[in-house]
Amino acid sequence: MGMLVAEDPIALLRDAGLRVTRPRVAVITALSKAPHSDVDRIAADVRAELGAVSTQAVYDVLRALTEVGLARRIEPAGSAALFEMRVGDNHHHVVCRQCGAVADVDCAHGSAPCLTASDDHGFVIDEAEVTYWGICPDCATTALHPSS
Amino acid sequence: MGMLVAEDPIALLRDAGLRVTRPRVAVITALSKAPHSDVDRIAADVRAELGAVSTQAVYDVLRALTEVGLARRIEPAGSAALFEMRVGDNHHHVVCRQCGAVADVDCAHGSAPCLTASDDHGFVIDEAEVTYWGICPDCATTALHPSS
DNA sequence: ACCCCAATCTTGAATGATTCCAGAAAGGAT
DNA sequence: ATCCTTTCTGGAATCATTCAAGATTGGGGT
Repeated sequence: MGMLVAEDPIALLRDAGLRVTRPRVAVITALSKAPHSDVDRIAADVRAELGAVSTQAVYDVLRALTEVGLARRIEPAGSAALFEMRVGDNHHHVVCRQCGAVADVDCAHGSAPCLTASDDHGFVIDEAEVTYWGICPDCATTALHPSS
Repeated sequence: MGMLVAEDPIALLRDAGLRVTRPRVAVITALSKAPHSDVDRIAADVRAELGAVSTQAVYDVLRALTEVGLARRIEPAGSAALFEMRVGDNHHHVVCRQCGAVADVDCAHGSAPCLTASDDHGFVIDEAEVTYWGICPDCATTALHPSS
């Protein structure tokens, strides 16, 4: 059966018309293993794999991946930008108010959720981004069993 | 008839248990007149009204207002924090991809739109924030009639 | 296999929004 | 009018992100 972790990063890059470089492959691999990572986390994972890589390079790679649609950038209020490889299905996210953990949520309303704004004020709308806010299981448990 | 612009800022502050200060009154007034303003815009309006007021004071006031629920802070990806006085009705926003203009959108699904996540991953969800992305009427018009 | 050039990465500094801090000023309860 | 606490001022620090200039490198062409 197909692997669950990631499609071949090299093939993804080639198909997208991007040069295949070690930093790019490593970023894709990191994002496949840990979706919703911020730049620091991705940079750390990439360096664990390759050794020294500039933070700027990680920003550049993420921008390139995002521009060709291989990655998606999300920016929940209060956190730095997060990135994921799951793309093109307009799914949404739940964010933990306490620890910032993020999980994917398929929209309950099919592929174009809530796209029907009651009054669009003349805007031509092309996307409805939904962010659910709440408390993740871990933080809920911790709240019940305080350590101190 | 009730005034459309704003409830009495002084009464709002008193009812919320906040001290009544000139910067706070001015911020509330500014937000009533121009919702979805960022800190710079609010600070400018406040200074037009009062003269010198520190930027820090504006940040402090906005934090205080937000904490007691008099104001709401939104953070569309790509822009600085925006503030509005309309609060407690879980309405949403349309954001122009080009100029950043923001307009309010009542949710089509009643008071708790999309709150039913298909799979909540064990999160206890308390809010569904919806951001519609598109092009505002002004930018659409400009695109049709380029000036150069 | 080798060249070459544009695309990419490195290093270092700049920017912008926001927060932190310590002291001065000013609400408002008594 | 007084006093204490909250709020405002001024200045610096922080964090994420971007800008810029030069060194490196992927990969198509020969």
